[in-house]
Amino acid sequence: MKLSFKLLKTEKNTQGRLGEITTKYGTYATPMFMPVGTNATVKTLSVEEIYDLKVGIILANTYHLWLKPGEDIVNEAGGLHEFMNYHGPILTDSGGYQVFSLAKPKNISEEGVKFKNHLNGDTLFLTPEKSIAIQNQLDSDIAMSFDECPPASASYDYLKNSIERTLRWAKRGKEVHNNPNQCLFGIVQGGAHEDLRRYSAIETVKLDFDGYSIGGVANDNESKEDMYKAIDYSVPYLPQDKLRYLMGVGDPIDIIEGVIRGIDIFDCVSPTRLARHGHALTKYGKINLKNAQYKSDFSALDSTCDCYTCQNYTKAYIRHLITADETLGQRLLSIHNIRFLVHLTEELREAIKNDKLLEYREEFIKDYYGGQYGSKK
RNA sequence: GCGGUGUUGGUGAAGUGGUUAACACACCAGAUUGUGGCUCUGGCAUGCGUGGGUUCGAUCCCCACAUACCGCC
Repeated sequence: MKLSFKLLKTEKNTQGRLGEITTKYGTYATPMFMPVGTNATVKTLSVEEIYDLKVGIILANTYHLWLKPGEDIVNEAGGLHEFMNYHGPILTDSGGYQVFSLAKPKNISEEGVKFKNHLNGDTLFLTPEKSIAIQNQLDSDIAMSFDECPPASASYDYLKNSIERTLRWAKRGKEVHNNPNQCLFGIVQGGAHEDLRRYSAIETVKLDFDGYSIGGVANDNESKEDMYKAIDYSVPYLPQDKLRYLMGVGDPIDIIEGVIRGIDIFDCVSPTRLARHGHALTKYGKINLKNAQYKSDFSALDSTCDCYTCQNYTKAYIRHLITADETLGQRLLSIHNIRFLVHLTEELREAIKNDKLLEYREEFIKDYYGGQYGSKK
């Protein structure tokens, strides 16, 4: 059974949307935050812990699973869900971002991208057809088109050529996609340029995908202003009845701004990566547990949080675990940080129901930034 | 008791008669947005065992003391 989306309501004062995703595993509400599980694992967490966080879709990565263990192994296991024992919806990223982020000498041609395997230096060649074929094998619920993800600093001319090529790649990928239980999403690019985003959105929608995402944001120090522009310039051309996915975004304020602009789903490595580096997201801002001030702070990370970590452990203990490089610390913080973002989307859904999104944003900023928001990009 | 050697930041240590005492670890503080569990960026001895002396100038040379280790009686 293929995943489907239903739009339930649009907020009165903004473009905030309340929706519902139906899958064979159950029904999930949007807006939604999706944690990232690159190697078929949300780093440090068991699937039981993931269920407890009340997340819906989780991400896995085509590029990484292609290299290790290989899509044939995953397929032999019965697909990604069986392989990792996660009985919930899974979205696979196409590998386009990895080409941008970790492939050193990259060589982008019409055919595809040639680059070095980050694990052993082998020369690899990834094409739209290959990416889709791997995702078909992985049997995720949502596959992503193979796109080029240019840096925010790319020139107008470069982006113009790039979005044309990404469109041709999207078409090629769609032509070979052949998993009837899997959705395929298109990706809008175009930096912070209004005409490029419009063109990319309109042309991508013409190809008729199951959902659409906005890519190329939050890369290499792009300003928040440019990110919001990229959304604003893309969303008007996307169909109302299809899911809208803002790729890679997970800063709490960006999720709120995205929802206000009509985005349904988000993903980000930040809750788990921040956890591994000793940071916790809280109602009153991001804190660094490595700071000496938490040495004998025996309170919970966030007194308003309902997660397992906050119900059972103190800042001082978690600080000790992180300082001693114990994996339990990373795990407890991952649990908390993901729950924080999932809880944020729960509150956003409630705010949309009550047509109070803008008020919610003001209150959130007041607590999270302590009135300091706006002083930095 | 005699002789030898050493004493530099939280730690291990480099170093030189002349501007801000190398480096590493630890510590302190930042960064991290479709995840290389990688990593990056700052800060951190107003001080070179103590007290004298020589010198324009001493962490570096001289003397005494303290202290540590080694050897001998």
